[in-house]
Amino acid sequence: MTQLDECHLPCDGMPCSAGCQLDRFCLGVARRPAGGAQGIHRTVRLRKGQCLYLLGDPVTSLYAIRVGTVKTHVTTEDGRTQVVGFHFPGDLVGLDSLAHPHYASYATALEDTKLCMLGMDALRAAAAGMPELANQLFLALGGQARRSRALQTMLALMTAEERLVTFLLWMAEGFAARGFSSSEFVLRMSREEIGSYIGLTLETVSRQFSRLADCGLIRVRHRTIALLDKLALQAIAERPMISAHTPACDVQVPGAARTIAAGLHPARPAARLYRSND
Amino acid sequence: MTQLDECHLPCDGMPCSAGCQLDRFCLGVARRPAGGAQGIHRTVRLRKGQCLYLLGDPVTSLYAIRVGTVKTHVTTEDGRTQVVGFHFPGDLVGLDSLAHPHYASYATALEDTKLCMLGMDALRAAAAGMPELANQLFLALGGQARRSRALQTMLALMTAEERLVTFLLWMAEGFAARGFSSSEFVLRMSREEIGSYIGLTLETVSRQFSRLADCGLIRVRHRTIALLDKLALQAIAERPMISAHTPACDVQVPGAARTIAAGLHPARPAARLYRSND
DNA sequence: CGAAAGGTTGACAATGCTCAACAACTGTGG
DNA sequence: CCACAGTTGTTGAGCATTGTCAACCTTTCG
Repeated sequence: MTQLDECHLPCDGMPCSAGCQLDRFCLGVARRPAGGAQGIHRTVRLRKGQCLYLLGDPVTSLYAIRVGTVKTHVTTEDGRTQVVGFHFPGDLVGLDSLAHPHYASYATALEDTKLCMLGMDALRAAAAGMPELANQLFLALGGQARRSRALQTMLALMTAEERLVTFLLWMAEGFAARGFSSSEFVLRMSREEIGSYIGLTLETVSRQFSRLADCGLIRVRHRTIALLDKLALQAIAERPMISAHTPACDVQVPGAARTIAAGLHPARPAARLYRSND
Repeated sequence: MTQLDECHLPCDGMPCSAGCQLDRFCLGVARRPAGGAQGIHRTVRLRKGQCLYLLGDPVTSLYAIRVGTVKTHVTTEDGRTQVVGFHFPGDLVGLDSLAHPHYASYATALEDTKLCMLGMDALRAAAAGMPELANQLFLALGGQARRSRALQTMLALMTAEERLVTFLLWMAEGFAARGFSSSEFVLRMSREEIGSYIGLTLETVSRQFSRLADCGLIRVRHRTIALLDKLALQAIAERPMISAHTPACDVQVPGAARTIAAGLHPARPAARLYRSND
């Protein structure tokens, strides 16, 4: 883990009230009309592979991503790691540690990344006086809870194919919510990181990519993915899925048609959910 | 699902300020010195199998369990269900829906259960004026986030044996935190529900129970479980586990010795975490 | 250009699922 | 109090999805 050496880079010290476009959170802290809110948050820049914070660090601040991608992950003593979250522009990083003294994960930049650092003390103080901000934080926490639950359901129920398709649709949703194409995008994470996130090995991820491409459902070139038949993909993903996945950006994606595209799955086990009294 | 017919039982309408022992939450709402906080929360009684709320219901209140056990679960249109959480006395139910208009899951009593109903409106109002209460809610949400992450890690990484052992240790932790024996306890949920929660079929759960019993690590009689060799069990559970699991009751369990009891696992795959640069 | 990292594919093994039968327990009614 | 039905739990046999190991290919970057 050479990247650990480069962690905790100093931010550049520049208050970003002017340039920051994170409406929701700057709203409360930076755009506060008058005086005291100065220096509450600054811009932090990370280069690919650098860490934002380490597991166990005292929780000093929350970070809002302006540009770039961040993964949060945990590690065993023997150096193995598991990705527990991917975070994109507009997302808050460190949310799960809000109420705790120490960060519960590592946060590492997957590409060059710019973030707003929101000091916890200032944030807490601001939130105390501003129910609106507190509410935003609750919303963000609630959103994360839902995503976490969706992942829990996915890991418990879905096959490799369903997991990867669901993952791709989540990515597409996220890109759409941020104004990018949802049918063609570049993943910032490796196969290994995807697999770690959705509970598969990198080989299985690679194989599923190939299989979906063979079926004509997606096109894969390196990390550039094109979703060619989104309806069919949704049909695959939605079979075992239940509760709606709320996109990271709190943008409600209009529910697409739920076409049932059966017969696409070369080999798939029966559903693993259990039947209640029926 | 006959139980659905019986859902939404009326609470008995009795304010529980006097008898309620949920220090942490009643603290903010009920024990408020003077006037206006009347009727903010009432006692609700559920009989085994009854629902507290349904997925999609408008979020009207939060519930704190006084006695009994509750599961939260989600369901597909075709009647299959997945358990997403078990909740014990002192836990808050409905937390994940705090910031949302509709409940994200069903909540069903696993046994006769008594709860405090905390109206959302009142709660919100109270929290606005009382940073202490808001902080408690953040803590509870944060705690849930951590448990959810622990589950995520478990589902992504662990074998059947490791999952069941981890589950049992979580249960033991919970019982210990509530002042009960952590080495012998009665599970309130079926094998099917356990399996649904930890991502296994009921048969696999049953087999793992038998296997652990054969190894002399636990004793199983129906739903009564005795943990006979907790150190060995912890050794099994902690191998792939990383971040500490925070018990539901916010009680820090003293870290037990990390004995490595190898050679106990008849058949077990190599670790599924990926190795970073080592 | 060459090395290192990342990605693909194949062969094989095994964990855990499916199907199935049976056993134990619970509770209800005669 | 017993019997019976229904629910819950146990165990077995077979199979397949997915992990492991391994070789090879591709891309990136110094």
